[in-house]
Amino acid sequence: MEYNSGSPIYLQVINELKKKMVKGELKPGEKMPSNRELAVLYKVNQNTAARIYREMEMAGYCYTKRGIGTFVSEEEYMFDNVKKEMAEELLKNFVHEMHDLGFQKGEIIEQIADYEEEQK
Amino acid sequence: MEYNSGSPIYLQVINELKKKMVKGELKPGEKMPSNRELAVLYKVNQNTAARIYREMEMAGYCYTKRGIGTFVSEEEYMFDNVKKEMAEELLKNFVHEMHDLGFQKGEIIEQIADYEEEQK
Amino acid sequence: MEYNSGSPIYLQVINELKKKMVKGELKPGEKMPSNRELAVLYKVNQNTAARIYREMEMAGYCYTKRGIGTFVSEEEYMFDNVKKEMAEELLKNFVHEMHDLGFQKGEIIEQIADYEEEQK
Amino acid sequence: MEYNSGSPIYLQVINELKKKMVKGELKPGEKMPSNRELAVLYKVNQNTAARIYREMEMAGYCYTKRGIGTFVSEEEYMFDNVKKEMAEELLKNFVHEMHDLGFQKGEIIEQIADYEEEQK
DNA sequence: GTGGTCTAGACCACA
DNA sequence: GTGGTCTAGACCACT
Repeated sequence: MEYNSGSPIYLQVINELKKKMVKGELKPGEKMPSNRELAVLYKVNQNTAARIYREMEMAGYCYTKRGIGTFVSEEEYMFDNVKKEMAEELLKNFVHEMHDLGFQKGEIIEQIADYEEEQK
Repeated sequence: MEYNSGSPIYLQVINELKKKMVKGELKPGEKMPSNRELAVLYKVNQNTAARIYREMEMAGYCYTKRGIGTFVSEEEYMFDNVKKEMAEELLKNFVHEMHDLGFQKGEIIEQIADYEEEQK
Repeated sequence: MEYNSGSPIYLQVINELKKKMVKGELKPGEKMPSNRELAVLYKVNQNTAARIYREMEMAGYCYTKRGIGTFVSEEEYMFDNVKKEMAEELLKNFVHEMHDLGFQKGEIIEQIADYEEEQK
Repeated sequence: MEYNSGSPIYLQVINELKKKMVKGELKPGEKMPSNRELAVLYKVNQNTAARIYREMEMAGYCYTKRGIGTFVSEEEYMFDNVKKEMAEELLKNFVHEMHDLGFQKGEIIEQIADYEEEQK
């Protein structure tokens, strides 16, 4: 993983983890990597790893059992919401930037349809 | 303007200027801001401003008359190409990230259609 | 090295480096001096050294591995072309200046033959 | 005229004037431009113009009649020598740089013959 | 005023 | 250690 985006690394890692939850690579109730493992996996300082879990726990994405580990939240409905939120975020930015380039609303759908077509 | 992304400032400004050209806010043959003005406009050092124009000139987006100023390229066809390229770039990233979130091809178009609908 | 000519230092150094490539003193794939070394070697600022390599890379004379170094391009055929181009440039200027002095085409060859003879 | 070469402007102008003498554009005994005229012609300060004639006179290329003007030297043989000297200077530099590029003695004549051929 | 070059010194990410 | 970027401040030539 590369940390380009200028936003703090811990936010970038949180985003990656959220994606994994959304995609089901991290399933509800599943044990997440330990602080130390996370630090190694993402080439991050342990303090940063700790902060990542702290923030995610506060947001409800996971919970911690002291001495045992950190686990993916079992509130399944949450991940659907997260997926929607993240998708909307992407979508909003994308549409905004396309408008910024001078594309009208209809054109954007055309473009994307064309692109999907090409990929087939 | 804010400089969030990890890419170098000079590239971000180049991108902004390219957008302006694509959108017709900077018209072919038109005088662009002087180095010093650009530096102020984008809160950038004069050297960075100079580099921006130097790189854009090398890429064919503008040309320079010493002692006079920097001017938008008069090769009009170029800007259509640029618009297409920039749109494809945005599109590619967007689709990739949506796939990364677990959305299938068809779903993406639905989402975007829904979003456009909401905006009306 | 002295910087007499009116052309910018970075161009003069680029020319020197191109000569070294053409003459085989810098071989394809070989590591070139680091930015900092180049700066010392040619008594130039590090920024200027960086610019030299940046421009040479854009022209295809070398390539860069971040954190590792700058290397002579491995496109061997290129250096033959460069040699020809540089020779033609010298030749064109020389002939032009000799004509300017009033020498006719044939005379120039005589002169140069005489000179070569002297040197033996 | 452009003053690129980094050498002092007065030397560059002297060189131009010597060329004109060698080519017969300034003939022995002919009146040369006044200081003021020279200053205008070569976009040079009058002091510089004065220095140019002073140095040329010291070298024997011209002589001054007070109150009348500056005249091209009448020693005709001199210009043949000058022509030879300037040609040798050009030639020496040219051959040196070609050697520097890796060309052997014989090759240089070939090259120049080829070039003259092309021009026909 | 314009663009172009150069230096000095700093900080970053990569390895 | 490497290359890459950025700033600050200076000087030049051209107009």
